[in-house]
Parts: sequence; structure tokens; C-alpha cells
Amino acid sequence: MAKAKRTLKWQRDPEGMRLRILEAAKQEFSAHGLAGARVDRIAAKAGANKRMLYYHVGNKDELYLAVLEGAYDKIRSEERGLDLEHLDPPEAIRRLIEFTWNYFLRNPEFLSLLQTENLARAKHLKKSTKVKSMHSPFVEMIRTVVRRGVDSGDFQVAVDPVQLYISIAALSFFYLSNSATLSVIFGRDLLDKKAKDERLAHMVGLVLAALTGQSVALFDVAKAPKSRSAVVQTA
Amino acid sequence: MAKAKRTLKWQRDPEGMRLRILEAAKQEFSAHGLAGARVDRIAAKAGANKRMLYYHVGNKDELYLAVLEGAYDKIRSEERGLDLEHLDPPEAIRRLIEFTWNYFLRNPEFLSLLQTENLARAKHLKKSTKVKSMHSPFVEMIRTVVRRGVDSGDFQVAVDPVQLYISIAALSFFYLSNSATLSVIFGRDLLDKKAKDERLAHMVGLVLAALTGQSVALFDVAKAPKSRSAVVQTA
DNA sequence: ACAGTATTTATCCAACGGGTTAATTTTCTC
DNA sequence: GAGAAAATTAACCCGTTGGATAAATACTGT
Repeated sequence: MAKAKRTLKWQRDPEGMRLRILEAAKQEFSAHGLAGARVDRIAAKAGANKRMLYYHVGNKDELYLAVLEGAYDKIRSEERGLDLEHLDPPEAIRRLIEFTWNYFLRNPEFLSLLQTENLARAKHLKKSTKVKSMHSPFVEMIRTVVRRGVDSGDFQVAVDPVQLYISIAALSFFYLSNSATLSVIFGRDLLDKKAKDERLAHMVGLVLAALTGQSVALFDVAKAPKSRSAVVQTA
Repeated sequence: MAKAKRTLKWQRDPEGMRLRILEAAKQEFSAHGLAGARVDRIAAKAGANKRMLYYHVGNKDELYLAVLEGAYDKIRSEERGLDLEHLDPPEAIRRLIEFTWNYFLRNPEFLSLLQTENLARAKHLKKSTKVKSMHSPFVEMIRTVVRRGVDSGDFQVAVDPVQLYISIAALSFFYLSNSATLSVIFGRDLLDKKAKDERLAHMVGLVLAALTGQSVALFDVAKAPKSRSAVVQTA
């Protein structure tokens, strides 16, 4: 029986191992934060020995930074895949909001990692030349979309693209990253299907109404209480 | 010389001690998170012995929960002081945004604590009957303000007050809680005076424009680039 | 097939950190 | 002012944790 595993003891797989380590580390750091993460758990989750972490990546901090850089790399790459240039301005903004919302939904660890890094006042990020060089294409996309919208008359006002970018991210990010406490406070599950649909509709409606000056149907009219619902619809 | 401190060894002050402990704990937890917080540092910061924490409050988790409850208690109490009922609807919304923004600015630990608690998926908050019973007065305030705004014709659309509340919080919260990473990404300090003023103007402009359908002057027109700034001003 | 290197395992350890125990000092009360 | 109760200090306990060392095992080229 001791012989059974003779030929199958283990095989080398440096690249695979490195990937499994980073994936496990991502899970661990996003689930427990930097201080709460346990190096041993990462090793176990990666199906590896603790020594492997140090061999393939580095100590806990380097591991964390690698994960963070990977997270930024991933979102930037997906962002680049979204081209809003050829859409008409309101549709482009809608797509942008939907992308942001869905990306955050699909990648909850990204939210956690950002929260963790901000609690650390971006101490690690500041040291990463890699991340600093990864500019989001969205700011420029927004700048041209807003300009086109203003020129075409779709938008009533020109907005600073950085502010708008932050606001769009904020509306999704806060809702999701704080859904746990908010759900307790409001006594309802903010993450069930219906609530999520309503949230997306609200965000799109809010931003488009602000930009175009016209109330979008989606801007949650249905839920309006009591009052004889003075719904002013888009002309 | 050993005698010098004979009469001044120490004096009792249970209430004061408890307050100093909670204040120190608030600092520590907001600066380092739950796992990163060090019980010894809290004791030192409170000018006390570690044993005192357990004597006056409890173990680390209980300490943390006490701090969290205190934080909610404080904001709820300030919220109650703000009465928006008698203001005209757009002004009420503006005040609400300004209050939220300023409260977050004045109480950065509150932001950190919420982030920390959300990383823990509100595990502790769920156990706190105290916090669950502290309803924010803002949701009802917003509900009546929106209703009045719709009835008076100031607002073009009725919004779900919970969504609006979350959105207003989101715009400030995300900007401030993520300012560290955002500042690195954008290569500029989001917390300097000018940036903060611009942010507030943007948020007010965005929300009011959405509600009223009319572009507010503050909705950052000044920073609009290149394009022959098609500024549509409020009539 | 063998030497050399890359990869992985099996232990070890010193520092740290939360929590506890027991003694000491102050304050209250009668 | 004696004795009890409350508040505070000092010292210790012990599991955990990040990190290090050394040895074993699998691959590679020659």
C-alpha cells in the first residue's frame, strides 16, 4: 500500500501551481482581508505546501500585491473590450452602467480587494508601478461620449468625465459592497433577483435623467407610493 | 524618588475609563480593521492595562460590536437633528446630500468601520438587536419630500426613497472610502480642498438634475472640455 | 544513465496575540 | 478605621502564524 503511490507521487507543474496559488490567495484575501488572511489556508486551498507560496510568489505582502495587480489587470482588460464610441450617447451610458454593475456582480472579490486596499490607504498600490500604468479606457470613452451627446443635443449639460466615472462606479459599488449591512438595516435582502433588477433600473434612470433632463421609464416609477403618481414621461 | 509617586499612583474612574477604551478601540478598529486591530494597542492608547478592556467591555469581538453600535447611534442621532420637512423639495435634497457628505468627511472612522463590517458580511451587526432597532429617519423624510416635490411639480418623477437614499449615500461614500486607490489611479489628490468642492457640486447637480429634469449650474459645467460647451441652463 | 537543477515535502521556531490568573490598590460603608 | 467591594496592575499561558531550513524527489539535457 505504501507502494501504491510510487509512480503517482507528484508531478511538476510550476505554471499551474503559480496560478492555483494566486487564485487561492485571491479567495483568501477577499474573504478575510490582508490581516485576516492565513498563509496556511492559501497553501491548503491551492493544494500545495506553504513553502510553495514563497518559492513561486513571495511573502504575504508580495502575494497580496500580486493578487491586487491581477485584479486590476483583469478589469482593465474587460473594459477595453467594451466600445461605446459608436453607440448613440444615451445608449453608451446605459451600456457603461450595465457593464460596471455586471462586472461587480460577477467579480465580488474585486470589490473586497478594493475595500481592503482602501482600508490600508492604498499603501501597497502606491508601490505598484504596474497598476499605475494601467489607465482605464473609460475616462476617455466617457469624455468623447459626453461631448458627442452635448453636441447632438441628447445631453443637456457637459459633465467632468472623471466625476461621472466615479459616480457610476459609486452607485454600483456601494450598493454591492455594503449590501450586507444595508440588508440588515433595511430588513430586506438587497441581493435577491428582484432587488437587483430594481437597482439597475434605478441607476440607469438616475444618470440618464440627469444627463438628458428627461425622465426615463426605468427610473423607478412603479414603486412610487401613495401619491397620485405624477409621472412625467419622456416626450 | 520611588516615594514621589506614592500618593499619585492612580485614581479610579470607571466611566471615564470605559469611554477612553471605546474611543481608542474605535481608532484602532477603523485604522486596522477587525483582524488587524491589536488589543494591546487599544489598551495602550486608552492609557490602560489590557485587562481593563475585558473588565469594562468584553473580549475583542464584543469591543468591536460596542464600537460599531456607538457609530450607528451617533449618526442616527445627528440624522434626527436634520429636518427637511419644511424646506422646498429641491433644497431639502441638497441639504440631505450636503449633510451626508459632511458627516462622512467629519467621521472617517464611520466609513472604515462600515467597510470592515461589510467585509465580515455584517456578521456582527446581525447579532445586534440594538442597531436593528435604530431606523434611519431619512427614508421617511425622503419619501415625503419626494411626494411633495412631485405634487408641486418641482420633481418630474417619483423615486423609491430607499433607492434614492442608497444612491445619495453611495455618491459620497464611495468617493471618500475609495479615495486612496482612486487617487493613485487618477494620479491626483481627490481629498484636497478644490477636489472636494467639485465633488459636492457634482453630486448635488447630478441628483437634482435627475429629479427636476433641469440642469443645475453646479453640475460641473466649468470643467467641460474642448467642445463649445453647450450649456443648457435652468430656465 | 547520470549529473545538475527545478520543484516539492517535511519539520522547526521564535514572535506574537488574545485571553486569564492572581495580587494590589483605591473607594465605599458602617 | 476596619473590612468589603470595586477598579486596576503585573505577570503569565498557550495556541497561532509567518517565515526559515534542510532534505527529498522529479525532471532536463547530455
